[in-house]
Amino acid sequence: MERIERIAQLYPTIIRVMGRIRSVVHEGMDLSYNQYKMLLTIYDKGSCPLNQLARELQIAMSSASEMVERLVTQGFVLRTVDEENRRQVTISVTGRGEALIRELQQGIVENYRALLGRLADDEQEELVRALETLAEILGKL
Amino acid sequence: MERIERIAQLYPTIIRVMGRIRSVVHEGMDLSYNQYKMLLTIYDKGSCPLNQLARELQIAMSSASEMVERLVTQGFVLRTVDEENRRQVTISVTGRGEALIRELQQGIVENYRALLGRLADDEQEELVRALETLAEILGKL
DNA sequence: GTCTAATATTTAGGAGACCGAATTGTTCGG
DNA sequence: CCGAACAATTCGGTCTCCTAAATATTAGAC
Repeated sequence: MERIERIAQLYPTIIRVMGRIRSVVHEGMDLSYNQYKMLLTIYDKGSCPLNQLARELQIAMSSASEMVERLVTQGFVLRTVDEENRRQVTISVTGRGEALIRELQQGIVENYRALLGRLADDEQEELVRALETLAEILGKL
Repeated sequence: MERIERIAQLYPTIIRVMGRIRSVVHEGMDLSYNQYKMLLTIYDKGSCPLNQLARELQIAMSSASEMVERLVTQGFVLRTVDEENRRQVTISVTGRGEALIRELQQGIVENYRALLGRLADDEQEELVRALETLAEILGKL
């Protein structure tokens, strides 16, 4: 089979498998994966206006606004009107949010450890290399 | 950084990038990716009772039923009551559905070609190898 | 043979993640 | 000061997914 066809064939399988693994890893956590990703993005930047957050996560502003709303409701994040430019809202992580991030980060790594522990040492090593290659090459697209 | 931590770090990035690429590839198609996947699954088995379809796609039967409903509405798929066991419904692809599959399969491969064409030859080769490694190793989990 | 338990599906109700369009509030340039 | 541009939100809609309840059908116990 031709290379491109082979990729087209492998691609959906891998997305499905990776998605399933991710949902196993995030199973029972207090935040959906998407909410966690958003929380982390805000945290990494210290604080962040909504429009930037939407751009970063590559979603529509209306979607970002909704998700922020869910995080606000749960008390993990705070909305503050920017006094320099009162049109703009700055989102920042609360203490509770930070605590959750620490907890989840740990839990997630542990779940990966439990899952990947089933693999032989050299398989783990191969996995890392494959993921790194993928990140590098796909990043160019 | 420890290996597992490195994987935990790479994993979400890759899922995100792969998801974005997939949505580019499926952009403007007449079927969402999930509906396409379902249609293909039915097609590959010739026809398929709903419960098997749900098991195959790893979704709840109610979800499968809904998705089938959408495909029926669009005329790509047919529901038939199994006369051997009238509780069971068999799903099969219509002529229109088959035509769509052919059209999409071609379009998808072409979109992958256009996208991956930006990569150098040896990068494409590396990509195939990485995807194959991934499929093999993650399949064990 | 009838009646209950199991099986297959659908329907109902609900949530999250997404979108585009319309709306509200704010600021800035003319 | 007023309209254009900008930032965010609200609104209405779709899709995917779930659990629980309702509906049919069948098989097995008695």
